[in-house]
Amino acid sequence: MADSSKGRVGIKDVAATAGVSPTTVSHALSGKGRLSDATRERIATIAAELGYRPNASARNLVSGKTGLLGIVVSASEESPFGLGDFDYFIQLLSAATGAAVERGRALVVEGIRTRPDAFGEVDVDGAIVVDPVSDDPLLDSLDAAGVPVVTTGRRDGPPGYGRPECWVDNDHRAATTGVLDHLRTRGAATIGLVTTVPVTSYTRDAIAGYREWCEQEGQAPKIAFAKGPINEGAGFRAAEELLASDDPPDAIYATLDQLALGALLAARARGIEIPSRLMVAGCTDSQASAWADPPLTAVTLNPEEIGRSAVASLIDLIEGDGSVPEPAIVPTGILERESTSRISSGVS
Amino acid sequence: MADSSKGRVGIKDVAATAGVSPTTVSHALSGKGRLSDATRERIATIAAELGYRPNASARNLVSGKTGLLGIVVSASEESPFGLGDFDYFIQLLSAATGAAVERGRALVVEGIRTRPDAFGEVDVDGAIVVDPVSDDPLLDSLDAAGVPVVTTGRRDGPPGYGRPECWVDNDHRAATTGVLDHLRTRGAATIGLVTTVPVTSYTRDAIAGYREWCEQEGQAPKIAFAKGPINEGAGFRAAEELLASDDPPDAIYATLDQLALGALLAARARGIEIPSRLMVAGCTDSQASAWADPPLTAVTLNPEEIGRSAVASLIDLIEGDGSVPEPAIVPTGILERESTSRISSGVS
DNA sequence: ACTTCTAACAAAAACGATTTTGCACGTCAA
DNA sequence: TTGACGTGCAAAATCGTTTTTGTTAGAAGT
Repeated sequence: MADSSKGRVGIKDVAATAGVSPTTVSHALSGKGRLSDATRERIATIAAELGYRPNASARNLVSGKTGLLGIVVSASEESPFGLGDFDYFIQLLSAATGAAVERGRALVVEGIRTRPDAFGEVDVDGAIVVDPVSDDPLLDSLDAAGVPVVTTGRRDGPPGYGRPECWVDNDHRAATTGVLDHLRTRGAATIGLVTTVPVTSYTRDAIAGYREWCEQEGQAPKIAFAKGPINEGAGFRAAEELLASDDPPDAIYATLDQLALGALLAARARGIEIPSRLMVAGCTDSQASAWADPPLTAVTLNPEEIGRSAVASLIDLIEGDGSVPEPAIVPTGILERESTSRISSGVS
Repeated sequence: MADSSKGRVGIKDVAATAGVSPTTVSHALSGKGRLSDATRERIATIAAELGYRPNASARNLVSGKTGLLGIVVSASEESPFGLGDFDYFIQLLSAATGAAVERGRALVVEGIRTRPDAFGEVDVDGAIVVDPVSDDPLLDSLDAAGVPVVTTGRRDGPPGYGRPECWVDNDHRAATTGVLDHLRTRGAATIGLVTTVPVTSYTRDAIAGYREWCEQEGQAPKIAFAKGPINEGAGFRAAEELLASDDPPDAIYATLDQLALGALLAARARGIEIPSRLMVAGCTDSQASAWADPPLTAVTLNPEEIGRSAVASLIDLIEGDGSVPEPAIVPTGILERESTSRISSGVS
C-alpha cells in the first residue's frame, strides 16, 4: 500500500525507506552518478514496492520540456479538410497515442485546426504533422518557433529554415505501380487515375508512379482530378469524367478510398458492372471500402505503423543530440476484394 | 521582441521591466493579493507586450495538477469496439480538444484502449469517458484512483464509490420518439428497430423510447439486435431478420448509422425499394450516411457540443469546490434525406 | 606519514511559478 | 500621540525533481 498519510509516494519517501538521500534515489533510478550496483538495485526494488512514480511536472520543470507531443492534420486555404479519410486518421492516431503513452508522454490532438498558432496556449515539445500540404502556414510557424517536427508524408518545397527534415512515409510510388500491375494482371486493358490536386506528397508520388507505369506500358495517361471537398461526391464526378470519355478505361485506381467509393457510384449510375466491365481499387483501406458494393480492393498503408514510427522519430528528435532520425518507410500491401476480381469471378 | 538573450520570457522578466517583484506580477495576473488597480493594469499590459506565458510545469508543480485531461471511448469484453462511429467520435474529439486548448489544457486521447490502467504512466487531472458500457472496468479503476470523471452518456448501475456522477447526454428517448413520429408522418405503417445489445445508455433510452411509442401507437414492437462487431454487416443481418418476418415493417430506425447503412444494403439485396417500400433512418449523422444510396435520414446528436460541454463540466469538476456540475442535455435534430421522403417523392 | 585519488554518497542550488508571511507607511479613532 | 488597522508591495517558503558541487573514508602512491 502506498503511504496514504501524505497522498502520493515521492522521491523522499523512497529515500527515507531506503535510508539514503533523494539525490541517491534519483541517481539510482536514472543510471547517472556514481553508485554501487548493490545500492542501485536495492533502491530500484524499494521504489517499485512503494509504487513510486516521479512527478512529471517537477521533472519537466527541470528539463524545460512539457512532455507533450502534438499531432495535427495538415490543411490550408486550398484544401481545408485534410482529415480526408477518417478511418486512416483514427488508426494512425490510436497507434500514435499508444506509442506516446508507453514512453510516458501525452499526445495532444488538434483534430481540425481553426487557427494558425497550432496548439494555442499549450506548449508541445514537438509535433507530428500528418500529410503536409504545400502551403500550410502551420509548418512555417512551427519551424519559426523552433518546434521539432516529424511529418507523415513528405513536405513540399525547399527545407524550411535550413533545418533537416524528418519524416515517415509509405513508398507511394511503388504502391501505385504495384496496384496498377495488380489490375493489369486481373485483365485491365486501360487504367484511369482518380486523384486530387497534388498538394500532398502521396498524391504527387501516385501521379508520378502512374505516369511512369503508363510510359512503360505504352498507355496514354487518363487522369481525372477530384475538385472541392474530398468525399464520395467528388470521386463520383471525377470518375464520371473518365467514364464519359470517348475511350473510357476499364479499370480505375483512386488515391483515396472516398474517391474510389464515388467511382463505384458513378459506375452504377451508368449501369457499368463491376468488376466485369470496370475494376476499381482505392488507396487506404476503410470500413466503408470493406462494406462497399461490391467490396473494394484497397492499398493498405499501415497507418498504425506510421503513427508508431512517427512518435518514435519525434521522441528521438527531441531527446537526441541534434542528429536527425533517418526517414522511415512503412511497407504497403494490397487487400484484394471483389471490385478487382475480374479474372477469377468475372467474365469467365 | 521577446528577451532573446535568455530564451523565454519568464515572470522575472516581466517583474524586472515593470520594476516590481515576481510576487506582484503573479498577484496582478491572477487577480489575487492586494494590489492597486493601476499596478494590476500596468503589469498586465507589460506582460502582454512581452508576450509572457507562464511556465505550465512550474504552475502545475505548485498546484499538484498536470493540466492534462484524458478522453477514452468506453469498451469491455462484451463490446470491444466502442468507437463505433468514427465520424461521431472525430467530431466530438475535435471539439473537445479545441475547448480544452482554449482553457490552457491538453487533451490526451486513448483511442482504442488496450490495457485497463487507462492512461499508463501519464497522470490526468480528470477523464472523459465516451459512451460508458455497463461492465467497463475502466470506470471502476478511475473511481478507485480518485480521478474526476465526466461521461458522455450515462453510466449503468449504482453510482460507484458513492460519488455523485457527472454526465453530458442527449435526450435519446425524446430523439427516438421524434424520429418515429417523423417516419409516421412520412407514411410509415409499421416501424422496426435495429439496435445493439443495451450496454450503453443511448441504446437503453432508444429501446425504452421505442417501446413507449409503440404502446402509444398500438404497434407491436419489432426489435432486431445486431450481434458481433458493430458495422454494416451486423446491421445487414439484423435488418434481414426484420424484413424476413411474416409481417415486415415498412420503416426501420437504426440506433447507429452503420447499422442503418447495413439496413439499406439488406433492402437492396431483397429488391425492396427505398423509400417507397421501406424507409430507413439512422442515429448519428456521418459522411457515409450523407453519401449513401439513397442518402440516409439521420438523427444529429451534435457531437461537437457534447465534446465542448464535457470538457467544460470536467474542468468545473476539477477546479470546483467539490460541488458537482449539473448534467447537461444536448439538443438533437433530424436531418431529413431521401431515405425517408416517401410522401414527397415516393409513391405519388 | 603525507599527499592524492577514487568510490560512494549527501548537501545545496537550481527550475519557474504560487502562496504565505513580513514590513513599511498612512489614516483614523480614542 | 499612540495604538489599531488597512493598504501596497516584497521577501521567503514551497512544490518534487534533477544537476552540480561537496564531503568523507579508504586505498594507493612516494
